Amino acid sequence: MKKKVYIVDDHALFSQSLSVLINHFEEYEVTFQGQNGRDLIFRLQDNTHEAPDIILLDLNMPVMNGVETMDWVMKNHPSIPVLVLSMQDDANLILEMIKKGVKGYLLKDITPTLLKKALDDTLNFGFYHTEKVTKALINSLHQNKPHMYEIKDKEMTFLKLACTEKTYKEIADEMHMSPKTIDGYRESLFEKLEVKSRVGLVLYAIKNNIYRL
Amino acid sequence: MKKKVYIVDDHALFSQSLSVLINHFEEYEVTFQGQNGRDLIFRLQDNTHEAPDIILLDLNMPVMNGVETMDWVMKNHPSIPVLVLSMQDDANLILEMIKKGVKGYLLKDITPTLLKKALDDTLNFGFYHTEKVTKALINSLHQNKPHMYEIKDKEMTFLKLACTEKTYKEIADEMHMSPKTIDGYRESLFEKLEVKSRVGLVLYAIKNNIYRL
DNA sequence: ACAGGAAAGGGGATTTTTCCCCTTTTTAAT
DNA sequence: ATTAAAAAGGGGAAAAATCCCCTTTCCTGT
Repeated sequence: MKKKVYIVDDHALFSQSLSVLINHFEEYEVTFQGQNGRDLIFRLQDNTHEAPDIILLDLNMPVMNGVETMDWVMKNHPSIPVLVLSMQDDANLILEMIKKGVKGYLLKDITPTLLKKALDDTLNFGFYHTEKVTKALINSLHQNKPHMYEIKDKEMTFLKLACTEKTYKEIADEMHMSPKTIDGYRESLFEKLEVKSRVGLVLYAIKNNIYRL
Repeated sequence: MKKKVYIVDDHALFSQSLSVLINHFEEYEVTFQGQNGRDLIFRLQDNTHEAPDIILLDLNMPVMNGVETMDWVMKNHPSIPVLVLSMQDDANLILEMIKKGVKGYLLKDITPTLLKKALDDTLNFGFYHTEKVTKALINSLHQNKPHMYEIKDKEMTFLKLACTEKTYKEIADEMHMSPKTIDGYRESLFEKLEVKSRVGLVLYAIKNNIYRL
């Protein structure tokens, strides 16, 4: 019996190509391709379909992104292993996803051979991590950065608006708050995200897919 | 005789998957995969290899990006048709690439069937354009925006530095110029790019791959 | 009911950004 | 060589962003 793989990625050409590739692996077959987290949820909730043995999840999706999707999967189908397949090579993001319980974090520039190994290892041993990821993990422990920050809802709203050409005053109006409060969110985010200018906020937001171009 | 396809994309998993997919099309075979423009140039310059019938080119590559690569191909191998395969759905970028002579601009969310049609059409009729692209073209003619002034070298350097947390004063130091000159570049770019704040510059630079995260 | 903490908001100063209008220097074409 | 345009640089001011320290308001747990 072949192992069933679900692919969730908004780039149809990629996921279809990847399907073909994976179907060439003797032991695997792709039984579902979704464009975003919502597609995956509908599929998993519809139990006329057999659950997959593993999920390959992209992070950067327009509708329901990988982070949110992962939360849902862990809550509702914690036994299905998830491998992230992303273009973003960001240590913090990797750590965040691993904390959320993904079984591996693969960059889209890996070779098919490694992808195969990642699938095999995940099913056999429960996880697959590249050296890079391992290194990132060790690093994070080393520099015991307690950067256990949490971006609040309002701060998140502000952060998104900061990625526009609006002035803080205009943002304050839009959020129906005092410019001083907005300034507080800014200050707070500067500290949490370790940046020192609005440009830093924008870069953070884009890198972490909080603001989509 | 199968048509030879070259794929240039920095995401190995994508290009390898895509290869497998394309090799499934009866009339095509992928005879080369490069990670960036430089790889492609080396390959094309080495004439022990037969030239391809068509090139699939990604835009967003770290080493030598699609825009530069396209310039080189048009200059040195103008007869080889190039199809852009990008994730960036940006009207101005599409126009720029078409001006440079690409035979089609495909988004990575197309279906394999459409990709096949794009390859066929390009070889048979010389080009393949989706409705979206056609519409963008017509639009651009319609609103005869004389917009596309060119960004000068110094301005480009400044633009990249503006995407950091440096102040303009610091940027001036780094570029060994007066802050007033830097201010001139800023002003000039604001007008050319139709933005009105530094955030606008950053967004433009990222959207157009001038600054890479 | 109330203490403690977080969220909201303020005062005020400094720095940076943005804008407008102007002069000098460099470059390129005739 | 002459000249016109482009590039570099300047003065000065208003607007926006940044910073620091403080008060009020709103929750929340006991």
